[in-house]
Amino acid sequence: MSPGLPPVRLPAPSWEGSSRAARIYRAALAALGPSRWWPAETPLEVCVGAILAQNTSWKGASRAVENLLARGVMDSPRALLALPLEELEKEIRPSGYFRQKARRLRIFLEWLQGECGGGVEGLARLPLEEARRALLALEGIGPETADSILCYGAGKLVFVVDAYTRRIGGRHGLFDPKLPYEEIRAWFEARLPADLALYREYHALLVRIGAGWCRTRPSCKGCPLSRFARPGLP
DNA sequence: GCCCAGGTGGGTA
DNA sequence: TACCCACATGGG
Repeated sequence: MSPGLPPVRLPAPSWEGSSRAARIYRAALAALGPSRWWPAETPLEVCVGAILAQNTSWKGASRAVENLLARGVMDSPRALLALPLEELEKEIRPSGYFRQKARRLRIFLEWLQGECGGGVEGLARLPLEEARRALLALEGIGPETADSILCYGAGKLVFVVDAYTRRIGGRHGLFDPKLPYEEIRAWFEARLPADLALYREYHALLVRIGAGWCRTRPSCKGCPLSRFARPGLP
């Protein structure tokens, strides 16, 4: 484990609040159990996974990360960058958009190596807003990817908003799902206690529910949050 | 076969 | 601002 960074997986905290957000958290946690996300062993693995997971199933992204681990290039940005582009593309093919993602991955790794002292620890030493601005300035890093890297990789207190967060939050009457990314992020950050483990666990639970019920099952039948659902919402 | 996935960037009006 | 489209593989 890299020094100076919180573990990639933290235990799920309890949240005693009486708000709708808190009750939904408790219901999801009670039904599914702790997530201990992100599903990665190292901060670098989180970053690579976050880029490879863009607009694809986690399964494909995970297979791509496994390929890189098997090649023994996940120890450092330097090791990954030493892999020839064609080889990198070949290994990450299962995650889709493999040419685009190979290029974006390299842009990020070169920045990490050049500007951050070679690793995620350097990124974590930057103040949150500065780190976020720098990430967003990189080609291929949008708000969700940046926040996944910051929250799960660098241990920054940022709530990650993704398609499931938006869909579930809208469906259960938390906020308007058409709100801009930043406003949904602010919605959570204004309501959740300032606890990194809670930020991570909440997001992870929403993803697990989204992937488990919103997508793969035709109805909300059996969803741990069905009693919170508001009728008529998409 | 067809649709969509834990997005992002670029183009157009 | 609000839509469109490209990017690519894999699973339901």
